[in-house]
Amino acid sequence: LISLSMLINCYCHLGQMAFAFSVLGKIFKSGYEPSIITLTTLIKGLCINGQVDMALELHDFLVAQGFQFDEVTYCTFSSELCKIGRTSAAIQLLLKLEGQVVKPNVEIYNTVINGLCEDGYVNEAKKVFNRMVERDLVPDVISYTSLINGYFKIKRVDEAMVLFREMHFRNLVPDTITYTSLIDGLCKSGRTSFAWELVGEMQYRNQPPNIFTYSPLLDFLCKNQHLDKAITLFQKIMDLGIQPDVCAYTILIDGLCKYGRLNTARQIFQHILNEGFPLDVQIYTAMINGLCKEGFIDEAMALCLEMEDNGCSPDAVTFKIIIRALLDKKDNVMAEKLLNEMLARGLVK
RNA sequence: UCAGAUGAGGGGC
Repeated sequence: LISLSMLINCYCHLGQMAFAFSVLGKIFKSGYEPSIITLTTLIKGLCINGQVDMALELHDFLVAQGFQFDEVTYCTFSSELCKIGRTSAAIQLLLKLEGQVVKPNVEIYNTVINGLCEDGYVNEAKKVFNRMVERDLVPDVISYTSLINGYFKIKRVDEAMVLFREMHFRNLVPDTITYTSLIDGLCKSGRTSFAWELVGEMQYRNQPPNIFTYSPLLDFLCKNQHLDKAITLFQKIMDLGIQPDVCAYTILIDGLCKYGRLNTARQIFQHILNEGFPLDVQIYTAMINGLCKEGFIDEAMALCLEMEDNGCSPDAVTFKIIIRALLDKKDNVMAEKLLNEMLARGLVK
């Protein structure tokens, strides 16, 4: 049963829900009863494949059959509902659980706190946090990190810092993700020397900085046109044995493109392309934007076709950049062609 | 030892 659950999990992550359900069928045929873990795996599979409502129906059906789900199941539902913007449904679920046998745990509260923060309702998130504390649950590092991140996103630096200090009083040890959230927030509010101090503190506290930690610092340098410093930092990251990922490359290429170093950007882009480095729509779009800005629209359109061949479809942002460039060049015919292509792909709202 | 759950960075306007 354990192996079959793992199999189901694999199918779910490959988007092969039909296969996943056929494994469930085999479990039933063999006379076994699937465990809650198996069923939760399937529920999550439905959710990540865009079928949250079907997952909810499956849940209700199984409950009617006498199955009892646990915290992990409800945490999955709550998290997935938040991810698709249905935070209020997650809140309703939370309230419902508060009056039931399976009481919400810290993880479930965390999903709602994080969901509210992502929607910008940080004060509401803080209320949920307080409500959790009133119910004798102890907030963990993730509860704090979500709130800290939320306060930074709405530019409430002071509130974020208060929470960071509060962690210490609760004997919570900020981890790499907590520090990274702080560093990102500080960089985006221009307080980079403080951010760098925290990088030092991380090393001192054995919370090693990773590529997520350095990316906001790199982004700050790029967006403020300190391109040489950015390149130096990028080299330093690699010297530390940290492999830059596609986000880090995007930050660098975008910065180089925007501030007059298109050729350097081109070279780096070509280099990672040759190496077979996995690229995504955002890095292609950054490069396309750079090309358009300097008037290389044909090259940009060629790259747009190339990304498609590499299994990476241009999205609405990619199309808008090229269309705008074409319109600036008064090539209305080609612009209209691309606009129709966007419509055909359902990229126009 | 790991069958299922929650937190961090990048592209246009």
